[in-house]
Amino acid sequence: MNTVADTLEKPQRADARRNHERILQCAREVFSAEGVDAQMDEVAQRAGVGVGTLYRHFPTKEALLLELLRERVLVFIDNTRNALESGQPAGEAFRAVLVANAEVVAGDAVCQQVLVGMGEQLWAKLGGERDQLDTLTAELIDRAQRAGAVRSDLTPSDVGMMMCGLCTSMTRDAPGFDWRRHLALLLDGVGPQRPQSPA
Amino acid sequence: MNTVADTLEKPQRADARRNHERILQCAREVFSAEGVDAQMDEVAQRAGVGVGTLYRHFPTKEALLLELLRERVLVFIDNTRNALESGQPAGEAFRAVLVANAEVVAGDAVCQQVLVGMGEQLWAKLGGERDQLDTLTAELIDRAQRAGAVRSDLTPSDVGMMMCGLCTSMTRDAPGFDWRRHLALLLDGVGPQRPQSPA
DNA sequence: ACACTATAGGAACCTCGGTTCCGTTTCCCG
DNA sequence: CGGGAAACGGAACCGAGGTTCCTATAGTGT
Repeated sequence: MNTVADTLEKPQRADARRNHERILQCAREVFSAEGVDAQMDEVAQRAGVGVGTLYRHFPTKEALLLELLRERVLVFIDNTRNALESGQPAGEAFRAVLVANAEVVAGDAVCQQVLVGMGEQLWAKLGGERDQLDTLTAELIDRAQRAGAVRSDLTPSDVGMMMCGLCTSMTRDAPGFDWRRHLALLLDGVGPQRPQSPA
Repeated sequence: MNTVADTLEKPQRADARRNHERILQCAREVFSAEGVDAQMDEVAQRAGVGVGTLYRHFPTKEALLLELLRERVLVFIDNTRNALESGQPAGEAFRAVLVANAEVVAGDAVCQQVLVGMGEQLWAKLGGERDQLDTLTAELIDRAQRAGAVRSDLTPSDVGMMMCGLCTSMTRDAPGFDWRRHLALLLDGVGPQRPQSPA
């Protein structure tokens, strides 16, 4: 599942490629900091480029955001794959991935907003990357469970929910809202011990 | 800390009061279902009223939303207070409140969006209700801790974070995202057992 | 019943931000 | 070096949605 760009990559003029890169990078800076509501004009300005040029490279704001989001998901995939191949104990691998991915999201307002529910249409348009991530996560959980490091009823959806929930501690800055603490609580919650729930 | 309306309540004409009620109710229906992005025109239409009238009763969209939010927070406060006075075991009271409040949020898109981070300015404008809720929650936690029903390092902020995080399972409808399951995981996580965290 | 004012109604206004359009500039190739 | 296509710049366009404003209407007190 490649990008259209990947497929029929007939690299246009030299300055075009240069601008494409530059735009992507500046867009990342702007949107990561200000979220999806940042304006196209600002991206263009930061990239030292006219809006027209911006739109020549990305037909729509959504397309630009989607591209940025896709790159992040690729990082998630990488993190997960690396952990799986690292040979470290399954429980540690599991925790390491959650922490690493959280760290990525913490620096990217777009990710946060998408995971939190607004901009869900972006997530929907991701395609294969999404499934790939799911598969790898399933493997990660499975190993951790076999090692007795996480509760046996944990599913990939559970992990997804928790990670998405974790993002709220990043988007909100109420006093005492610290996502590392939040993550710590979550990790404790998925541990192997069976709960004592009375009812 | 009363509303301006509460304070200098000089009930105007009869139809005015009627419309005020009607608008509030219809606004609740519209915004609860569609979130903060629902349009003022739609609220007016649903209430069988012109936009002008709508704006006569609420000077601004934000004011209207704030009013709706405040009412919800009052419900949270009520739930908590009732649980504290119910005489049931502290651990159960604690869980009951989280479930009850979650149930309320689950039916209100505005709450969800506010708690999740967008619309945080609304939360900030709440005033005394916020502090009141915090105080009650602290008491709730304290009792549960003394009863040995929840981990001893749990703070009101922690509960806040978790509840906010829980909202993402309501705003997102990815397959497998079920807020009741999410809440169950969280409740297990705050239990009294000390975790086995290796690192 | 009447006048007087509070209230309703809804077209029009204004701002904001994504997108388009087209004249100008820059690169590339012969 | 010159011609032509590719790329650029940014003013102008446009729809969306909150808010205003002014005329019509309908309670209310005498």
